[in-house]
Amino acid sequence: MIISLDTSSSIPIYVQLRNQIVLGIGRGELKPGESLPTVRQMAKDAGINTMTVNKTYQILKTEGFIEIDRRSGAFVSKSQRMDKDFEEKLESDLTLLMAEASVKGMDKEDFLKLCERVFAGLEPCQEL
Amino acid sequence: MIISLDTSSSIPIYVQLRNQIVLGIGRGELKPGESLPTVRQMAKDAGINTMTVNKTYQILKTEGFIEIDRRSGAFVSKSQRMDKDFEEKLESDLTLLMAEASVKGMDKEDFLKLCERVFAGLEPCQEL
Amino acid sequence: MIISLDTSSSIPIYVQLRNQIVLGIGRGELKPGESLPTVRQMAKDAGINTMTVNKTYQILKTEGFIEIDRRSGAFVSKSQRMDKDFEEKLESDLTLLMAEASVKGMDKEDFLKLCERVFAGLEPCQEL
Amino acid sequence: MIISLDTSSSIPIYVQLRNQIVLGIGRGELKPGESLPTVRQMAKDAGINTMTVNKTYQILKTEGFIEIDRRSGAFVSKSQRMDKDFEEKLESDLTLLMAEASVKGMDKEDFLKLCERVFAGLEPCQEL
DNA sequence: GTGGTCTAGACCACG
DNA sequence: GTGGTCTAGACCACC
Repeated sequence: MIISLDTSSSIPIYVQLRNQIVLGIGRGELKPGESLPTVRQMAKDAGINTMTVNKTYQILKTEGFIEIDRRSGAFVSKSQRMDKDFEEKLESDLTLLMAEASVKGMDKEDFLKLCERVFAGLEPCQEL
Repeated sequence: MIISLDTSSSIPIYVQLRNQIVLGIGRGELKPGESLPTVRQMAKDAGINTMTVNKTYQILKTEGFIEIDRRSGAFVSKSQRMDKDFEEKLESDLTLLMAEASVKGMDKEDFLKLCERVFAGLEPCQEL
Repeated sequence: MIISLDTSSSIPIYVQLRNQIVLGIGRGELKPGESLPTVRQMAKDAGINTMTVNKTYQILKTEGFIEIDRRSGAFVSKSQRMDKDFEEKLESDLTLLMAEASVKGMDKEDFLKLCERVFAGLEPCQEL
Repeated sequence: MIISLDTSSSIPIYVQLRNQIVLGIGRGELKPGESLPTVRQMAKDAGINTMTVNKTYQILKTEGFIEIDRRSGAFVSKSQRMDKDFEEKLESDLTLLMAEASVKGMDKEDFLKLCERVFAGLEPCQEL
């Protein structure tokens, strides 16, 4: 998968990398059980420091998206489960997003259509 | 409207404040044309620095949510319009959110139901 | 409070530091609401790197022992609560410890006496 | 006895294995004088490297939990005795555990009750 | 081979 | 002032 980072962005690199990997999993480019590049390899590919990659991997591990095996490195978790914290985060993020959209003139129908469109962009690579 | 900030959160205070105000507008607690507290008043009420409030107001202005009149202070914009930048931000934020949800096992139906539910929580206070 | 680290130990410095701080709180040397040294100060005092201290503080924050305020730095949490994860960790650690003690010939009475003695060593500095 | 290891845990495999064996002895599943599987057999059963098992056995030997006879392999020590090092380790581990528990709101009574409960879970399999 | 830890020092974001 | 991020490069622990 292709990683594109913007080092001049105000979003920390480790967050950008985290998001890109989550998107990769969401799009099905990274399948459950599939290995991620080693910390060193990813650092080299992305042109960043190993500690930055390490931090990203630790976060993804904490969030349950990946597991890290001492022997073979990191791989996408096989069984993902939505925990309560994540559910709350999802709802509050979505609430903010919908408030912004609504203020900017989108009604419910528009928003749901947008959701459909975004989902369609995710779908072709995997079965949901 | 009530502002609740968590100074020991990792989310910067000015972002929390910005989000709370956007939510307030989205919920109809702050109506178009309605005045916001002065920078000093808001700072006093929320127990934060005036610079922080000032930063928040500038951001809200840049995003088009409020207008700032030298004489009468800040007020909620009367005509909000979705510009291209905002549309892109919305779509990319939504994509990430849906990717996370999908990886954690939510399917499209679940997500759309969640959207309906969140919208219902926003609606009673205003007409969309 | 006095921090003593053993850089030649196999226990990572950030873990040693974490343990010392938890002990300090447990002994009442650090009271709820009391400030911890800044990251830089602690690093200087302990003769270690700021990032190492930062890591320790992040862990203590995650574990709920301290809170980090953007404005004034880190301080001991005022309301500590035992969550489920911690309860499980406590029980499994204790199980291992008691198994070891039992194999080495301690019976229940001996162990409970040891507990009393250790608690007495913690107590004089605070009210439990 | 059943050994369950988590290769994606942050706890080294040799430590996990060591703990499981100590627990097995503590619970009476492994009795004094009883043989442990050979290094190769254990490695095969647990799906890990022989070097890892070997390291675990050496540690258990150093700690006095097992003895290793060149001819008959490893077996649980017949006479366990608490040496000074172990006593110190036990006390310092227990101190940390009690500090954590105390900070999280457990008082002495709660802790002693927990000890009783944990001991009861160990007891049925052996005479203490 | 893998990830984990640590350092020294720089720079940025926040309030 | 505070903490947060990032780097380059070293060394260690684990398997």
